[in-house]
Formats: sequence, structure tokens, C-alpha cells
Amino acid sequence: MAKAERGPRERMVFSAAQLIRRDGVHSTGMREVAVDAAAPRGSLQHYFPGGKTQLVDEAVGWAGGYAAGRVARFLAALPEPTPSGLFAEMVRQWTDEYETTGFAGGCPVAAATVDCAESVPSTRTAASAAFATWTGAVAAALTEMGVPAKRAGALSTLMISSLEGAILLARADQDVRALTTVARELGPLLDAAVRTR
Amino acid sequence: MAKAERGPRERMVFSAAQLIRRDGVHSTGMREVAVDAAAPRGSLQHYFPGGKTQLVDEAVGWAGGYAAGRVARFLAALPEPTPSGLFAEMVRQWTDEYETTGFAGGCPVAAATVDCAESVPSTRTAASAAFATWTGAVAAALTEMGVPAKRAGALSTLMISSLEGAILLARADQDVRALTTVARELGPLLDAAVRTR
DNA sequence: CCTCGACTATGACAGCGGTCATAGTAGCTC
DNA sequence: GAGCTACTATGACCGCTGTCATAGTCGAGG
Repeated sequence: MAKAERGPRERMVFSAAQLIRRDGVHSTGMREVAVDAAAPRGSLQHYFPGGKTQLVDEAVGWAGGYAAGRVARFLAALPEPTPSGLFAEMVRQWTDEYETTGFAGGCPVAAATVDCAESVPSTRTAASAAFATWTGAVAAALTEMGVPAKRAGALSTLMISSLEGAILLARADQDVRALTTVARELGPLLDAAVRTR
Repeated sequence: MAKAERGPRERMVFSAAQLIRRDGVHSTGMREVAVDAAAPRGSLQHYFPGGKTQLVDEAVGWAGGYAAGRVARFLAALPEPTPSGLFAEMVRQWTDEYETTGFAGGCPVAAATVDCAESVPSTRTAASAAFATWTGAVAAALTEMGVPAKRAGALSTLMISSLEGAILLARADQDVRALTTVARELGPLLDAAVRTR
């Protein structure tokens, strides 16, 4: 799972994100992260002197950047990009994972929000920033497709909200139906926002 | 916070739901629940021989029933019920709470899903059931408003997905904007599904 | 009064988790 | 080779948590 080429520090951040995604923040131990990343335990305190909080915050930030990067890649890959097409791709990433590898993981940013929003201010801030970079990427993609700037922000919020919620439902039900439903119902609304049509 | 009239058992379930809502499942201790419920610690093992798992499962179930009950009450209170009006009320419950008492709490069912979906099968099932009763109540309300049965199910999934996601965003941002945005953007789509119009 | 069941009250325990302290190694520069 | 820095390696500690065990209270029924 952890790609070997990266340095141990980045591997630990990556592993932390993966484990948080699956078990939540509190159930993910530092030792567990080190083992999963095939990194020495002593490196934790060396690279993350801020302790677990710092590691979690960086994992959340990493996830935000990763999600934004995916949006950009989707946009580049789609032949004729439309809002509904983008959303369908975002949803498909999850349905693909759930159908092939099971319903083990959710969104790490959501997990951090649920577990730390009230207790760890810096993590709450990190989650907010992660959501912001993600929605920002989506909004930029929408404007590039011809959606007026003002609505692009609102629609990106709607897209990511319904995606996050559908992920929750899908994991609870162990069924991708919520995800496919959301994509189908929201598609026409999204495409209707394109300016010249 | 805990209403005094109820018995200690119900108070503990209620307190568990409240604490889980705020701190997540794993960060909520049994002793803490007892204190919050003003219940004796010894009663935990008496009323919940299944341990923490049983308590959490019941708290999740309680939350599902509570959410469904709210839907029914909204429906009865609205003079001329429309899908968008129902959704606006569902959202308003959260914006009201956040604006008056702060962003301390999220949805307990979401918290249980994030923390236990992979590790505690019975809790995952309980969360699925809670979501099912909630979506069921919303779908029933929609059909009563004239939405065709098939779409009512899909729209209820969409409504709850986007509500749950918006709750996450709002908590992370400490700003109700995501909630109000979702309500505004989704309103017309929901009302357009009413059969005779 | 005695008993019995429901409930309450504590204390102990074993496990685990994050963090600190300390020491060791590797590689580079002077 | 001395010395310095970056990184690795462990062991110990302390606090917390869920759970178990045991004992106590209290009210109703016989």
C-alpha cells in the first residue's frame, strides 16, 4: 500500500491518512502508523515533534491536496468536461474502491472532523483547510466549464457535501447505492448551471 | 441537558448519544456517560451487559428514531408542506443549534459510522438501520406531498447525504454557510419532483 | 423478620496509547 | 580520526479505559 520510493516521513503521513480513513483518529495508534509505513518508531518523534496532533494535521492536509489533485486529473482526462461528468467521476472513485476492495475506508477529512472538531482546534482548522482546497479545485473546474463564478462556489459545496454524506451512507449500508443515487439525481441540476447552453 | 423525568437507563442512552455526537465514539468513556447522565456507574453493567458496544448501538438507534420523529413533527407543523420546506426545516435545526450553542456537536450516527464501520459490525448495522428509518421517514413525507414513490426514495437519500456532508463542512469551518447553501441549491430540484404542479 | 430480586457502589486489573529519556548508529566535514 | 548532525532504537512511565468481582442498599412480599 505504501509506495516505497517516497521517504519515510511522507510514508508515515500517507499511512496515517489510510489508517484514519479506516478506523478514525483515536483508534489509530502511533506505533501502528510506524509499522504500516515500514518506518522506525523512533522517527515519529523526530519528524513529528508536535506529536500525534501534528501527524494527524499533516495527514488531513495531505488528503485535501490529494482530493484536489484528483479533480484536476479528472478534468484533464475527460474529453468533453461537464459538471455532471466531473461529479460522476468523483463518485466513481468511491464506488470503484468499494466494489473492488470493500467498504473499509471513508474520507480521512471527515474522520478528523468527527473525532477532533471539538477537542483539537488545530485539526479542526486543518480539516477546514482541506475542505477549502478541495471545494476550491471543484469550483475552479466548474467555472472553466462555463458556470458563473458565484454559483460555482455554491455548487462545489453541494457536490462535496452530498458526496461526503453518501460515503457515510454507503459505508453504513455496505452498498454503493447512495453514491450512485446522488450522482444520478444531482447530474441534471449541475449541468443546468452552465452559462451558454 | 439530560431531562430528569426519564429513567436512568434512557438517560444514559441519551447522554451517550450526546457525547458521541461531540467527541466521537472512542473518545467517549463509559464513566463519562454515567456522570453526564447523573447515573450510578454500577448501573452501566447492569443495564448494558453487552458493554460499551451495546450502549453505543442503542444510542445510534435512539438517534435514528429521534431524527425520524423530527421529520414527522416538521411535517405536521408546516402549514403547506413542500419538499423544499421540509428540507429547509431539517437544515434549520442544525443552523439554529450552531448559531446558539456553537459548533460542538455533529450527527451521532455519522460519528458511529466513521469510528466503528470497520471495527464493530453490530454498530455498523445499527448505523445502517438508523439511516434507514430516517430516510424512510423523509421518503414517506415526500410521497405524501405528491412525489412519485420511486423518486421519493432517491430524493430522501440525496437530502440526507447532502445534509450530513454539510454538517461536516459546517463543523470544520465553524460556519453555517455550507448548510444554508445546500438548502438553497437543492430546494428547486426537490419541489420540481412533486407530481401535480 | 427474612428473603429475594433489582439496583447501586467501589475497588482492582490488565491492556493500551502517547510521550519522554537515553543511547546507539551512519555519514559527512574539517 | 574527531566531531557534528541526522536519524534510529528501545525501554520506561503514566494516565486512561473497559471490564470484572464483590459487596452493599433498599423496597416489596411472604
